Amino acid sequence: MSNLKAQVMLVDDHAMVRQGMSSLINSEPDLEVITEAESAEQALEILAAGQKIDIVLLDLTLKDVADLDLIHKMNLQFPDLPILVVSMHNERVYAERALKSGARGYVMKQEPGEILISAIREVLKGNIFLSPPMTALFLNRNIKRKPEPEQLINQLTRSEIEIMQMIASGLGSQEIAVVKNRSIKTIEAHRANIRLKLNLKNSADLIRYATLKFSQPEPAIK
Amino acid sequence: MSNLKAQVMLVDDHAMVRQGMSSLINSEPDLEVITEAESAEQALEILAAGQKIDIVLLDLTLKDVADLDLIHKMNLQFPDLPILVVSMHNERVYAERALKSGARGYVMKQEPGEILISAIREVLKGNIFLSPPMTALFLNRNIKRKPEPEQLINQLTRSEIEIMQMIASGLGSQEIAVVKNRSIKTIEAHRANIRLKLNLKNSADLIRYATLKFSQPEPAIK
DNA sequence: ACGTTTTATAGGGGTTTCCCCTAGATGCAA
DNA sequence: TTGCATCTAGGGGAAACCCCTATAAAACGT
Repeated sequence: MSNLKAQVMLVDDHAMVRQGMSSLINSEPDLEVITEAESAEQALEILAAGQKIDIVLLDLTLKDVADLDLIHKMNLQFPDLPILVVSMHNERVYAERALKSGARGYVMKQEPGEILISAIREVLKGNIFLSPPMTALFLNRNIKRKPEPEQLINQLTRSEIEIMQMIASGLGSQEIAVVKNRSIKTIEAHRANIRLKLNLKNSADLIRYATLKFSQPEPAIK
Repeated sequence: MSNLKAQVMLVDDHAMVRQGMSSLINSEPDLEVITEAESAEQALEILAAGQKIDIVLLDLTLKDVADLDLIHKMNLQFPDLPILVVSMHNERVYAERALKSGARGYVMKQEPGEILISAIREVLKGNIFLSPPMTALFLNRNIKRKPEPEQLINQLTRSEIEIMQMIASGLGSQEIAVVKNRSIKTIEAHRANIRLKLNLKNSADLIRYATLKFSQPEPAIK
């Protein structure tokens, strides 16, 4: 049963590269190159034809520059199909863009074969694959920064922050008034004060600000 | 010259732990524990006194629960001072929060000492330090997602998307009407249709949705 | 300890927006 | 060609917004 092996699709415009990667991949017991494409169009056609595929290995340098676009398209049309980018270009330049476009990993061609294989397995498991140094860089940028907004937010009082969080979570003034057991006039006054402090000219601005700065992804501590 | 060694400050309320970590750190040629604190207040005082410090090692479980708050405060007052959290708690629970509060790394106490040392070096270099599995988790969450929103957004027509973008950029219905040279009633009708399609129950919901999904941070790819 | 400022509370009232309804025109697809 | 979605827009009541004022409590400064 070929279904036991993960079905790999190769997209690369160099036949030799495809051949090399194929033999590398096919020598693994759990992986199998089931189809190849040498252009973006061909790749999309094959996918559209309904070919059952578990992962796409995509060379970032096809003829034109539309590679990132291809990732994007694939992702829109086949959101569950993971894409692992294999590129000869330095990851520092392209990895982030590739990931933002929807790729699930990035491997440089100069890496040894085992790296590619383990990257494939990671991505198949649902994880993102990046080289360790690249990962560090990426974490750096994604966590750092938020110096100045804090200063503005620090101008808000406890209740004001509370109200902002409630606004961010979708409550209207009336609802907040009920929850906090206060007059709606009180809530409106708070909102007015917040608008003053943060220089927001109307309620829509307020909602947008609250949404951007006070949405809480996680449940809260303790 | 002691300046050749990186100056480390230890914050932990257990003297024994401090001692153990001190000897571990001081046996490295490039690191030196220069000061210790056993409470948040003490730590802040020392920092405020102008003591020259290159990195803070912070135990996440001081007496009270205000640890994350301490990180936050330190970060506000001393933005350039990196904080490495050393905790007995499982990183899965606290690491992300610690980082979001401003820490630059997270190490569990049960890790071997070399891990701590290399974490310190990483953070001193300006990098974020996290255990590999934690890093994977984190990357996953920060990049993944956008499978379904696309499908919803694809239900919107050209004008509807245009209006969403204008809403996200802070325009009200009246303003949009003027810009697009249409009756405000037309804009309102569009908004009603969008609300229907996206299942948003009022205008605040609409604004929040537009803010989250239609704000354009980056210039575009090309 | 006392005066000052800020915050929390809330009402009045005019203006604007929201939001449900209806409805004609256009365009695309079956 | 006959729908079905889209774009256009009005009527009208309800709700929200946003300006104002006002008082008590809390926080702050000296």
